[in-house]
Amino acid sequence: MGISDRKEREKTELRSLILKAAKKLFLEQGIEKTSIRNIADAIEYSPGTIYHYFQDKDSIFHEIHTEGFQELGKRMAILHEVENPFERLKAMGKIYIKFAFENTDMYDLMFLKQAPMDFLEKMDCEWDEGQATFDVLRHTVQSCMEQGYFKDQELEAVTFMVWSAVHGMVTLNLRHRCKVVNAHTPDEIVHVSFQAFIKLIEQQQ
Amino acid sequence: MGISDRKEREKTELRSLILKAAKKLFLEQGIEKTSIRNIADAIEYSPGTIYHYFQDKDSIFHEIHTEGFQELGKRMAILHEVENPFERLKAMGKIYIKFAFENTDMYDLMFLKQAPMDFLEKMDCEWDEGQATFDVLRHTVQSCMEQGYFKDQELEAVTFMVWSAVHGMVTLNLRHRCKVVNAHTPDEIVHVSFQAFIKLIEQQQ
DNA sequence: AATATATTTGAACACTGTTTAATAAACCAA
DNA sequence: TTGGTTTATTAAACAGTGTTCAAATATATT
Repeated sequence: MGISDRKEREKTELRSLILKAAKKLFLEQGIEKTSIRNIADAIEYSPGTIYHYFQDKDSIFHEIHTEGFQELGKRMAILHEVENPFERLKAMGKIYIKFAFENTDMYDLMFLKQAPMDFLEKMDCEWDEGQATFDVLRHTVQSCMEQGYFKDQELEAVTFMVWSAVHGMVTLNLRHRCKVVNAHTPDEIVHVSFQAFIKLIEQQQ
Repeated sequence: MGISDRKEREKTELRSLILKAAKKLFLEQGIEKTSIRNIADAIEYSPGTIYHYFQDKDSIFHEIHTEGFQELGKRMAILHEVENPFERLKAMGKIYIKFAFENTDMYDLMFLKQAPMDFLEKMDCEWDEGQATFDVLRHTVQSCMEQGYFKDQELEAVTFMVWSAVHGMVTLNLRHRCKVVNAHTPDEIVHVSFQAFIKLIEQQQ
């Protein structure tokens, strides 16, 4: 069945060509300015062709969002080297913030944009990417609790709180709501308030 | 000058008629589905007329965003009755979360959407609405610090951290990222993690 | 009444995501 | 090689978007 194999290969090739062009345009100009016609132009196909490989725009951006989680996962991998749970939690926060700063549009797509969630809703799928990342955080928080951090607190609540705090800092910056802060630039305030958050947890000990 | 007075009056009347229709449509269907043509239809004028009263769509939604801050301000007003600073901080968080839950699209516009910030950028204006709200929070945090909370922390960093934590919880819920949490519904987790955050601050004392 | 000003309009421009009928290409069996 | 079938690709169309602008209408002033 070598022929149908090649056909299959050609099909996935054009599919990934579309995806590659979409990602390039997306990283250059964001989701709103990346239109189906732009993507079609970039790969020199008609707009209609794209709908033979993807059911809609949301599905394309869901796949790009997944690539974002792969990149974040890669960066998180070094955390295995950090033995101390609380040090690991701190390092995790720093990696998360660094990722957000260096991939603003990607972070936006992963944690703010409707598109990937709309796709999951339509397909009746779970948010596996978010789930896996949250699981890693939960595990680290649990280890911290076993060492006496977050005394008398509930694991799930603390984990979500930690995520929320960092996500909040990052998104207020991303969406230009940090102008109201004195004495710090928008980029600075994210870092100093993260340190303040860490200090708050540490001082409990 | 009675005639020009009446003309002035009529002009502001149509202006606020546009605004009223825009707000109604916005609260019913969100910003994306509220088009200039929708608004024009609702008030039975042509689309072009709207551009004699507003320079663009962003300016309309900046004004609606301001109304949102007025509503939030009204709700915050009862905080004057809460003497204890930390109780006031807790109450403030609860009001903020309640507002976000009861006015999801408005919260989105106020703290997430690009439109009002794009308008301020174009007009070279300050974000007065956000500034005023942040000032109230800063003042409350300062009072808390004077009572021994947030020991050895910087005021600005702590204030932004508190805002970020609550904003993070609210927006992760708003943008449907809470599915990953176990044992709690998306709505529940916001409340329990807020309690966890309060506990974290309290336990320092 | 004629002129000047202000307001309103509808059409146009350049876009958007998506669907579809028609066409072209590739494949397979006789 | 031919004929039939499947697959891939396209252009055009649909219904929408924000915005601009010349022209038409309405109002006010001289």
